Amino acid sequence: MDGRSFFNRHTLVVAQELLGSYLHRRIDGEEIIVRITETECYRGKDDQASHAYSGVTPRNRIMFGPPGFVYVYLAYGLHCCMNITTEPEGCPGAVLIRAAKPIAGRKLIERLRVGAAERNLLNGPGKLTKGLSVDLSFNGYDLFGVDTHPFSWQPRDKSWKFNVTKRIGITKSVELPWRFIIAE
DNA sequence: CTTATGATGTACT
DNA sequence: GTACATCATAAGG
Repeated sequence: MDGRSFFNRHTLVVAQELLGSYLHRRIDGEEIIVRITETECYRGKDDQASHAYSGVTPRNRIMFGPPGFVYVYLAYGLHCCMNITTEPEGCPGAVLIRAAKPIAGRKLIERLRVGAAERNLLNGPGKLTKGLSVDLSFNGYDLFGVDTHPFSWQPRDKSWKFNVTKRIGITKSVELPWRFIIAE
């Protein structure tokens, strides 16, 4: 299966299989590699917590586009959060990347996360974008497009045991068990 | 460890 | 005007 096909599936499946996969980020010749450890699924009309619940808007349009694109938004006026789109074009869906583990480029991550303790480097959606230097300019970026130099994705090499919980920080559709975390 | 709270920008109603 | 898909702090146990 190629990368695009991986994301061109039901968002719940993608969110689970994203656990253990890798994000590569290259900045000025330095490379960061992280392993995704926590994700959340966001969909459309069946998900009141989703930005896409009420249809297309200027902010959420990437969620309605083709799979394998980066959707970044500003949360609480302070923090960027990063998603990867799923499902065929026209069908909204995205997986929020909530946390990851540094695999390579730890020095650079630490420089981007001055003052953060080791275990707090990438353990939240806002911290993750800060540690990977991902901001709103990445909104709409194609992970499988012509330019994969600054950012790319690599599938996991094995499956991981994971826990399922309710999603964090939302006030609607709170009962849906759509958060997935690699078990220690 | 826990809970509480202020900071902050913008999309949307 | 309101509501946030959050984080870093501070204070209490």
